[in-house]
Amino acid sequence: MPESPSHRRPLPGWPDLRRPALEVAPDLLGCVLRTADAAARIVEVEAYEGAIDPASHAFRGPTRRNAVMFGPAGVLYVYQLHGHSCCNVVCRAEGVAGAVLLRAAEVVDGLDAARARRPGVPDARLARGPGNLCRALGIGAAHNGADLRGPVVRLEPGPPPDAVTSGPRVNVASAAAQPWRFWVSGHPAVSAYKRHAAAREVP
DNA sequence: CAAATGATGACCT
DNA sequence: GGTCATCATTTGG
Repeated sequence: MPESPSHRRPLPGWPDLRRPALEVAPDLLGCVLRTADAAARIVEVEAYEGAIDPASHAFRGPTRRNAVMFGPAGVLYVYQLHGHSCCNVVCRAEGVAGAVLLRAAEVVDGLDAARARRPGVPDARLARGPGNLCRALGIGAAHNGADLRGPVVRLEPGPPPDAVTSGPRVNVASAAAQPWRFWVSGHPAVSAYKRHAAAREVP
């Protein structure tokens, strides 16, 4: 896996999460999200900005649900949707909303724990889809606002992927033109939904 | 208090 | 390809 010349990581370790979500999102691909008993390599993400993004929970200002989106970067924003949990990495400076939704990952540690939470599911699909990703890693409402430096959840740096593709976000009618979804090209754990729609390789 | 709303997923044809 | 269970949150009366 060659080093990506376009990669921008100011520090050995994390990408700089204070940047806009649109810049942070592709840098999270390849990083590993670790919970108490499992870990997964992130392979699909979506950027959500604040006031300029009609699809963002933060578009209409702070509420009780989206409060952590307005907080400091480097924490987890977890929300419930249709009876599932979805998790985001909060970015931007404190007071400015922005987050990156983690849509899919490849379980790289704690396979037994992940399988136990996703009975009957093939390994490659354990964390495919935002709700499934949270389920596989055991992430729920209690993780909302958790610091990504642990001990509850931890974001670990990982080698950047060989190639990244971008396209429109899933199930986002408004702002459908923006290619604010990023995934590891050709990875089997990427959501099936419009997998190849309007796809474009990111340099 | 009631109703509408999804950044979903499992299952069906 | 499509339908719908399901539920916290938000918004309107």
